[in-house]
Amino acid sequence: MNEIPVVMLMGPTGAGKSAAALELAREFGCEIVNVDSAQVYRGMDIGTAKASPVERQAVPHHLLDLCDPADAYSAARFRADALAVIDDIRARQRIPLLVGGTGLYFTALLQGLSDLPAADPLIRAGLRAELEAFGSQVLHARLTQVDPQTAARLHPNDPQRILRALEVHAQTGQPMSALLADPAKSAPPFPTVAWVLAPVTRENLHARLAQRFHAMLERGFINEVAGLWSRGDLTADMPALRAVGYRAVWQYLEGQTAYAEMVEQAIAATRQLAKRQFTWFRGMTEVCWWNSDEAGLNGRLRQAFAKLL
RNA sequence: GGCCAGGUAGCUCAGUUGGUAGAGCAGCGGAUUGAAAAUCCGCGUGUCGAUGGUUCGAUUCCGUCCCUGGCCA
Repeated sequence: MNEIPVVMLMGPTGAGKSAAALELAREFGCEIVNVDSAQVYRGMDIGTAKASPVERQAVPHHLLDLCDPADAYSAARFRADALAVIDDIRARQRIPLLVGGTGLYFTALLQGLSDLPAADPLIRAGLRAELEAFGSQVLHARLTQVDPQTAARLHPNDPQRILRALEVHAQTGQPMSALLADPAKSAPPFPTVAWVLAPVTRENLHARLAQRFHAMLERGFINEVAGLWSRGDLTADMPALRAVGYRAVWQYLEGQTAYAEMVEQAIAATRQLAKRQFTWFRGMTEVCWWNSDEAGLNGRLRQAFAKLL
């Protein structure tokens, strides 16, 4: 295999990754690989700012629309899917350009994941029922019995991680901490370049995020969510429907919030997402940061990209 | 113009029987291993509308003024 690099373009929502990626892809013959945990869901297009059909015709896009909103995608599935599609793209002598804002997915690809069992819907449903009945503190106390090391690391109010640790123990009979200590993680078998595209200050980004949500509303975002809502089999606690914007509109459709309140909640949730993305990317090593507000950025990105080849 | 109710954190409000104040939301920082656009943790000084007065001491009591909302003319 030759040394075709895999270029990763990461950044907070609204920083302009997609536009920059399209430009680079056209210029250098890249194929875009989605690294966004919400864009994998079918029928969630407007609210996830998914690439349009026209854009997808101009540049091949991968790992979009993989999953029905009733099902749960995962970091492990992403890693497997991404490795396969990257292999395929490189075999055709094209350059994979990974674009998105899901830090965990980038890390799963760059550092690998420990050898843990996949989620088990039955076990998970049982644990969730117990969570409803007893609360997360009780489950945390139980985790202390079977996996004190993980319990010490997790806050008693963090049900999602407590449940996962109990689930892993139920499936394997071993504490999750033991499995995580096992060095099964691995670096990817290809050269990588990681870029973060992000503004230096938050102010402009916040203004843009508000604008963008209003634009989504004008493009029929409410109808998109109403379509999912009227299916009847989807519920608010499914991972897909917890996505920024979708959750707020869902509550609005159920009559729990007024319109103006919904808009405010959706925009605030988007800002909070961007903040968490900043935190994740700041913690990554060996990434090159690009100021997304800087004039002439695209030219500089092109130059830097050309040097990689 | 008169009467009433308000003016306290970016927003909505609580409170101080007089000793300069605290919640929710927002914001900021952090964590992050098969749900991650998720889940969770931490961070609260602000001329308490303005100005006089009473007082050892006023955001709190009194006077005047300004602003907002409502009712009456």
